[in-house]
Amino acid sequence: MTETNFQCGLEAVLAILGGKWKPLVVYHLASGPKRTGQLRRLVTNVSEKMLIQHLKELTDDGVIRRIDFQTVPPHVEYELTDFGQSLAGVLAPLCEWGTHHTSEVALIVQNRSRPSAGA
Amino acid sequence: MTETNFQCGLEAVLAILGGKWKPLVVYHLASGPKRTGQLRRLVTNVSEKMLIQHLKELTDDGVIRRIDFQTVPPHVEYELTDFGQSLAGVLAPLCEWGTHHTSEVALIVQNRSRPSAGA
DNA sequence: ACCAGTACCGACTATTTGGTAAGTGCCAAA
DNA sequence: TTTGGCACTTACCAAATAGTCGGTACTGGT
Repeated sequence: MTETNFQCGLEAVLAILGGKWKPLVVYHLASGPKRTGQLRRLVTNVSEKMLIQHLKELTDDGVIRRIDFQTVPPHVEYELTDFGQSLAGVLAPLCEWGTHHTSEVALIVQNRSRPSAGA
Repeated sequence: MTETNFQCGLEAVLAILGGKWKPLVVYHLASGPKRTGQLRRLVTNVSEKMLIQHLKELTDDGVIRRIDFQTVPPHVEYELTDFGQSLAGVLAPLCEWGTHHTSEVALIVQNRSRPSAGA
């Protein structure tokens, strides 16, 4: 049945950006096309495998576009599609909120005992 | 080292809402306090364990507040804190985007071969 | 010739996350 | 008295997610 019933738009967004680094990739691509190596350096801590995997998924999902320059030492760039750009636009408020509350969130994360992403 | 260095606000948001059902919980709580059982019915498909676990984490993180009525058949409600409300407010645009692009996203998700959340 | 860099693949492993199923203590309705 | 609901816990298990390491095919610098 491939249950594609989103209760609230949120789920649709998560269906697309549900990957540890995907929002970051979209964010960095919002400022223009980048090549793979550039993204790898921009999105710190991402492993090459995950970057490429997410890049492929985002490409499949029509969020970004892969541009292969067909040169012999490979040169590939990624850029947002229109769809991706609309998504990036909506991501901006989130980003702002995060920026405004960075220290608050940092404190929260530091003070938790849960063995989550703050390891 | 507890690396709490967010490159972009996005990461801060994800640090708080990084759980399969957390955005949904915040979303549902945006329309007023709810009791546990209510949330369980509202957030369809969530298991009791995950709901309560997320509820606890969100409480720890100061996003929601737990109100225990101290009655004998337990009665507990959850409501957003101010912090949680500001977060919910920023979630709204995301939600809207998702709503506007629901069918588009549904198509995308259905057409992918990846063994992700669309199972 | 040798090493580094480009973009990417694939096997293997580890960690995180989510889910099932059972149980607790107490009360109310059947 | 049995059943069911409330909020919640625990133990165990499965799946998704992420990470490491090594390899490809080719070029450019030294």
